[in-house]
Amino acid sequence: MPEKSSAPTLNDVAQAAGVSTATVSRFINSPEQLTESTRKKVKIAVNKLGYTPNFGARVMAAKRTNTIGAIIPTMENAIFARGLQAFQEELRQNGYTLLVASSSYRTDIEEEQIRSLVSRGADGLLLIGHERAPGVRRFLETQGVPALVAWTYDAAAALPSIGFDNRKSMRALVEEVLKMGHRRIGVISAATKANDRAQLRVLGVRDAMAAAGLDAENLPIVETTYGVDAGALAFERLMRENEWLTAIICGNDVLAVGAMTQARALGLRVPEDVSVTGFDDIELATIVEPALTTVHVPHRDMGSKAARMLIQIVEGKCRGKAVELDASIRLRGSLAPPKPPTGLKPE
Amino acid sequence: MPEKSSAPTLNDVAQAAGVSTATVSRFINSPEQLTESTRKKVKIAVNKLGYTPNFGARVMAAKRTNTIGAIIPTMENAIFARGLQAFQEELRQNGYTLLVASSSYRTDIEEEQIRSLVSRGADGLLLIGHERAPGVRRFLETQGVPALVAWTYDAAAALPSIGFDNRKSMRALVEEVLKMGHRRIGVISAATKANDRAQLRVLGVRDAMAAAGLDAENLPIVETTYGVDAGALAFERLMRENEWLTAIICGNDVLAVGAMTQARALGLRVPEDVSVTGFDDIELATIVEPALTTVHVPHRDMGSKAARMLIQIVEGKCRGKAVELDASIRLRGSLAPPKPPTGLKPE
DNA sequence: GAATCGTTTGTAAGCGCTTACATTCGAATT
DNA sequence: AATTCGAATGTAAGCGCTTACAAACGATTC
Repeated sequence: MPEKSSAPTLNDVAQAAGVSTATVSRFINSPEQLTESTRKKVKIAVNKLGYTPNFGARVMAAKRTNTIGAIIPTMENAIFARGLQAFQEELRQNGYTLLVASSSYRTDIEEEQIRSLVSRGADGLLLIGHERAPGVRRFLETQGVPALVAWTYDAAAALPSIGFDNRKSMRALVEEVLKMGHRRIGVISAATKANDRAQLRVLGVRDAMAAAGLDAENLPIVETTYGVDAGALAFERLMRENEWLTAIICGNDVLAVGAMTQARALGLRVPEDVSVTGFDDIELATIVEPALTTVHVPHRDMGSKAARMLIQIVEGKCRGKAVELDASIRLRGSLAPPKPPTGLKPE
Repeated sequence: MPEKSSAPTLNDVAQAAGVSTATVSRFINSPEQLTESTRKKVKIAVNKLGYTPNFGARVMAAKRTNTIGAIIPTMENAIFARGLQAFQEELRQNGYTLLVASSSYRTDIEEEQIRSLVSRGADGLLLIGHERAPGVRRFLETQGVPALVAWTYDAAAALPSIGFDNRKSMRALVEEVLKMGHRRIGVISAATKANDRAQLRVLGVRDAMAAAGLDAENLPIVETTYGVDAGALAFERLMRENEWLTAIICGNDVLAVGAMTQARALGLRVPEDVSVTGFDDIELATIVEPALTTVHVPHRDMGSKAARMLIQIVEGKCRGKAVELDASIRLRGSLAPPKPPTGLKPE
């Protein structure tokens, strides 16, 4: 087996420069301590050998990594990508490096990734949502690694969180829908298993219905995976299995766009024949025709705030708390009053 | 300062289980070597203490990390996200962990991230495009870390690559546009600085024009940042500064959608008044109205193939080579023949 | 010129883990 | 019961780095 000629070490540099390893280490970590002349000697040696400190050894000796880990359900979803980018930019400015892993919406993989990042020395973790494998919290505690939950707000949860109130926001949106006169409402939701955001959004719909005296129990609802196509299929099924629906509330914008596409394919006009709403307010929401009524989520703001807060926690400058960000309703073309029923008025 | 009670070590577990550290190490790495009874003892101790191996120490002692690093220009871009997700899934199946960092399209940050990932022990690296800071290649060589370039194909480049031929694909697309009868063509390109994909795509346009005997030198072209809004602004400027343009070739789908949106805002119909094309064939391309004519890129396929190839290289089973994937043209509604000029026919 | 003192540099002890090698153990065999 | 031998376990030497402490060095001062 061809041994890969091992990378230069501190020791190699020290020899080449004719100084001790301690001096080289100082050159890396606090060059101002060195004389101009030694500094130059070491610099030359470092450059000549192309030396880079071995992170593992460094961490082991020094105990801090300046690394933050983040585990998101998927990278394919524009929603997380956006906030994460902001998160990473903020971290970078503060001298931290971000390590990202994804869980594919599976709690078992998430746990695996958490362990992986922690053993890699992450000083802190960013997680999405409160629902996860049991034992994870205890693990984080014994490892002494703080974690912050984002994309959802829950003052009662064990871990600190930063985000918006999914339930309340959805309720507010549905109240707008009801105010327009809609009474027969259907829901397309993302898979609610192990996804508290999806669960909360559905609850928000029920809250609004119940408050308006409607039947929140028998809410027509289809659960599906993430994707435009999935949204389209779900829409078709929802309309086939339920008559008279005048408004479709979707768990996110992508599903909503799928629903709108399919509506058109079925010869239904949006919003004249059926209204559609989304959640997240991704860029797509304003590109489609008609533009999507949705809940606006401050992704980038959430990302950078999360970074600042997590750094504070990691550096022991504050204990985590729950921070709620506003998620406001964006009323746009995809929502309009239902047309007066031409046939039998229900009830 | 409240000392964070340090995490349990191999030694702690060994003591708790009443065995040697070597035994605990074996429990972690090759449990089949242990007696059923010792295995049980150790297991109990591990669980009780919530032990997780320290990655740094482990790497230092064992030399292999089973980690692959990837540095992409941005996470916000659906294009990379898609392929990267596939990349990571494939890695996971082969027992590798993916570490992602982003460079914000800046070569200096990319270099920093490369160093960071290498010092973290990445066994191999996935990079985007061939253009990067000088010295990086030498650095990777002295560190003995192999790298694979994706999202572009270049048999002549120093690093192995997997992707498609941006130039050839764009040329093919523009040839279709010319075949339809368009002669006055404008280009909206992503920033070409430090982005060989963008450069190559522009070259592809020029190739096609030159081959058709058109003036490739004075090609109307606007360079802009990534984003729908940016595309819209660029479209406006392009149309303002150049008359008679009948087709706008965009460097990617997002810019193309921005252009289409703006066209509509300016009262131009697509494709009747102006044709628009994109590149990448992201989901958005089929959602907009009319659907976008574009170049289809096999993102997921590229991602998983890249993973397999990089693993091969890392494990010494093959030397890297350049692999070209097909990127095919998707003709859709946004491209149509130009309407016969009502005014003066140029020339 | 000797004593003093702040600076720069060197020495060496770990950090938590893997693993070559040594040791011990427990059948199986004689 | 003595011998043998493979399997299970223990011992201890690093891996590359940081850092407390010691040593050496100049520059001042007396």
